[in-house]
Amino acid sequence: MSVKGLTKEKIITQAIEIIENTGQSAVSLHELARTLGVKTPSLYNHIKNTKELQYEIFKCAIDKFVINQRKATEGKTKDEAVQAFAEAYHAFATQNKGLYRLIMSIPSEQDEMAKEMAIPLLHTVVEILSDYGLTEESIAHWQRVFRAILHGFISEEDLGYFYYYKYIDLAKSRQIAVKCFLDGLHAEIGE
Amino acid sequence: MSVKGLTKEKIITQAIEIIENTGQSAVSLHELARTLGVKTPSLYNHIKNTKELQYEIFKCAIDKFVINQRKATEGKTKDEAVQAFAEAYHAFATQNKGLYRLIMSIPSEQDEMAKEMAIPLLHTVVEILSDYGLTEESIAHWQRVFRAILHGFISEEDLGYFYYYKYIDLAKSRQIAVKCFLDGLHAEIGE
DNA sequence: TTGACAAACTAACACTATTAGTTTTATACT
DNA sequence: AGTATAAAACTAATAGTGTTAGTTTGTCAA
Repeated sequence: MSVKGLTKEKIITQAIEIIENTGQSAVSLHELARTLGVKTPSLYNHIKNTKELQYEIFKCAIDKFVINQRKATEGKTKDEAVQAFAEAYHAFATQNKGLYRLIMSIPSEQDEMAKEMAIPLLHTVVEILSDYGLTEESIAHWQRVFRAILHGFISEEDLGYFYYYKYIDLAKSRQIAVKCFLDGLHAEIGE
Repeated sequence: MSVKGLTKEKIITQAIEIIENTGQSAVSLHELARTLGVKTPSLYNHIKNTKELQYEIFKCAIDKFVINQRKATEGKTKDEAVQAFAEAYHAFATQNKGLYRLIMSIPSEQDEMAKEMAIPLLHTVVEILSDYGLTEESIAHWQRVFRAILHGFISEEDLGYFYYYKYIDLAKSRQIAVKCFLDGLHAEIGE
């Protein structure tokens, strides 16, 4: 009966689709198997366990994210690039909620594997900061500041912690944050 | 045999202790019951479900957090208060990892209840920004920026995303971020 | 045609939370 | 003191996770 021809790729693709649709950072193997027309344990013929599946999806998510960011900033430099990066970052996180959540839930301090995989993401930030002629150390610091702002915003927004003043424009808050960051950066390089 | 005398308070206290010890944002009812010397279903005589338990712990966590922040900033104003707030925030998050994670995982956009409970936390930030004589709208924006930075830092750090340049001092990155924020704030009020 | 391997399956286990129904224990009243 | 009642413990069971072992099925190559 097996017209199935299940593969690792099909599983990953399906998992990503479900994650995208639900906005959750994970799928249950049951749901995954069900939508693939197969019984749950059959998945184990193609994947080792949920951890491995997570890794695979994580890899795809990082890829998508990196592509998204590069596309948004290509041809741009300095402030223009930073601004475009910030906007694209927010757009990705809100339009790919499940994948973004996955990216921001997987790695943990002990997981060297995941940290390795996340490096390209980090590079996208470092790259656009390279235009400013900062020292290696300064780049390290400001890259952290930038990413903290970007993720902090998404995260707080997502958690509903920006709800209280909800009639106050969120996009403007983000712009203020990015401007604040750029001003700080300009001050660092002595404008 | 019941020398137990289990109460809701004891359950919550125990749950918090486990959360503090493990650094996880949740406890299983099994583990909770085990350490209380009772069978799992017995917990249901005192709590409705895990959701309710989460709420209760959440409430305590917010309380602890708010107390921590007030203590750190009392008697201080403006930049001094902001700086102390930032330091205390980071200290709380790293020393109470489980509780901080809980605070930053519970509320979701749809959960009005949780958002209500989190308001005191928000107030601590708004209060220290009130010293600057900003408009209501500016406070709303800058409070968001500040919290995004603070949480963004903790979160990225916790996820291991600040690992790449790990030989570069994290505390200094945080100081740069806070200074960046303060400079932005000063620019806003025309210094 | 048959032998081998991949990929599906069934059955089972361990771990979650949760509910129903039962027994125990302590308290409160006659 | 003896008994009724209610609170709080229990046991047993269910449904949902992930996972493993062992079995069947189907395909492809010798």
